[in-house]
Amino acid sequence: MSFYVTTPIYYVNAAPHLGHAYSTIAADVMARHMRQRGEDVFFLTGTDEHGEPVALAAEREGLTPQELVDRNAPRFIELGPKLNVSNDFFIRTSDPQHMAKVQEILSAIRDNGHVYEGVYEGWYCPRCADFKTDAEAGDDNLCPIHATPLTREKEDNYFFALSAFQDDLLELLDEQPDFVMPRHRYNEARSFIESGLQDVSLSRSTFTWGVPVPWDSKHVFYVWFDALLNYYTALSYAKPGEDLTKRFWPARFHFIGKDILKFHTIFWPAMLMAAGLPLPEHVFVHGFLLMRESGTPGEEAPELKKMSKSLGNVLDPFEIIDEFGTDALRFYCMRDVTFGQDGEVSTARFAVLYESELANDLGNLASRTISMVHRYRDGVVPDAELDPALCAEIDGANTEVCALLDRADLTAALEAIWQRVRRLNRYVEERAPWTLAKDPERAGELDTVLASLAESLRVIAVLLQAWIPESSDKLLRALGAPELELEGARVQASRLGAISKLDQLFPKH
RNA sequence: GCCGGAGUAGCUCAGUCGGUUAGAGCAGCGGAAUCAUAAUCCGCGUGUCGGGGGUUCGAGUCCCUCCUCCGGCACCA
Repeated sequence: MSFYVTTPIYYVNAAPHLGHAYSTIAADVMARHMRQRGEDVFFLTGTDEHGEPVALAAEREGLTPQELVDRNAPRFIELGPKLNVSNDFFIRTSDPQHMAKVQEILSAIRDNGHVYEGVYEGWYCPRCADFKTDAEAGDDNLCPIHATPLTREKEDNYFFALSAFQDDLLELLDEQPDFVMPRHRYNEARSFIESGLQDVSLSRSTFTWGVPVPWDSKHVFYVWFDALLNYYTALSYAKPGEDLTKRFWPARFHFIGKDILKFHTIFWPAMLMAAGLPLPEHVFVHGFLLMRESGTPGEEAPELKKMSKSLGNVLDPFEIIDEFGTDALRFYCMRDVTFGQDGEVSTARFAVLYESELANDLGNLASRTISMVHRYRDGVVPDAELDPALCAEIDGANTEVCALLDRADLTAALEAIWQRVRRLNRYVEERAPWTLAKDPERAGELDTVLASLAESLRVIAVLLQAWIPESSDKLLRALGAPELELEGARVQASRLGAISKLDQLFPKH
């Protein structure tokens, strides 16, 4: 089966931060896991490069928009290797192939009768050179930024007849209740549609940095229509000489943040319907990582805020990676915040989880297991009967993880694995190999305990590969069993032999 | 204002169709063990399950009501 997963494409104006890393890590966990299952996986991420904000920023810096995006895009491209993500392609919406495809599809949407010429009218701030929403304008019609009076302005636009898709979209949600996940986001999308859809502007004519409207050179497409199509266009040129569209479209999962729900759960399926293209299976809306503002001593209750560079309260993903490694960041993001909900993150919580779970639970489990095999059996895992009770408990993890990841429950799946990590530490205490080692008559028991532990550890490492690939690989190499297929992630599926020593997986700081 | 979600142990949360003494992790206290990154394991909870009312043999779980917090209610990408 093919499995196509995407991250949002990141607006190239901003610097990469933890929020970008979070979406990308989550999608990578899914992609890696599905590859382990033997699925035909395609994993896409990229940058959104058009629109007025880029044009204005470029002007301020005395650059062309293309120069600006060419300067900024590498920051996001470099994020991939830093996070050890396995994306198959990186799309930039300024790619000429993307732009041509956008023109092709939006022309088809027009040919299908879903585009018309109209006038957009709204409150306009001459100093912002931009329209304001009614909510922003408020009762007194003042610019929220400049506090100066707004004027009523009109602009010629092409419109997308979104309102015509209201019933179709409701039907989609009826028939595919997991089109939008998790449930509370589904409700949000649904109530938005039920409140009544309006047609939306499809083009802009007040600036030129965008995909030109092929039938009217004075216009460029509104950046969202250009951006959303990346998920579809990328497949047509990601692999030189081959069109992957048939093989991978429709996407299985779009992972997005809750801030862009409306575009992905309403505009996007409506566009695809208008173009006559199949719809993605799931849009999974994840939450935000929140940070408590520091530096306010005293009793004053700290406030939770969405992380943002401008607030100066960033848990810097790059600092974490430099100090603790990529896996530590990946693990923390998936472990401390339930995927699909908002959650608080902090450097203090990171330190707690790094030490208690990565170093103490897993790192030490690997260390004590491998060390005992060396100490008691000269580094060779005994070819012995495995403990059937333990095997049953460890084996359960595989199917559990698969079922949970089918619905993108990345946090629960990781928890299911961690229960087994804890179980193995308990097993060591229950069987006390150091006691068995003192009694030659119990050598067979010791063989069973050591073999069961080593094999279980291997299974855990295979399962964990999606979350912490680097550490998993190290561990599997030490065990002399580098295979990653989930098929083999069952105890007794392999017989381990000689194993090597292992450096500390998660050194303490 | 309208719609939706949430309120369970000091902290973060799990509790499936209503059904035995309401659970986990972390933190805290006490203990055991020594294979291991002084890492692990065991034991210890008088929790008004936000308040009140109702349905039921039985409610954290269903209904009503009130309180508190959060999110959405469209052209900012």
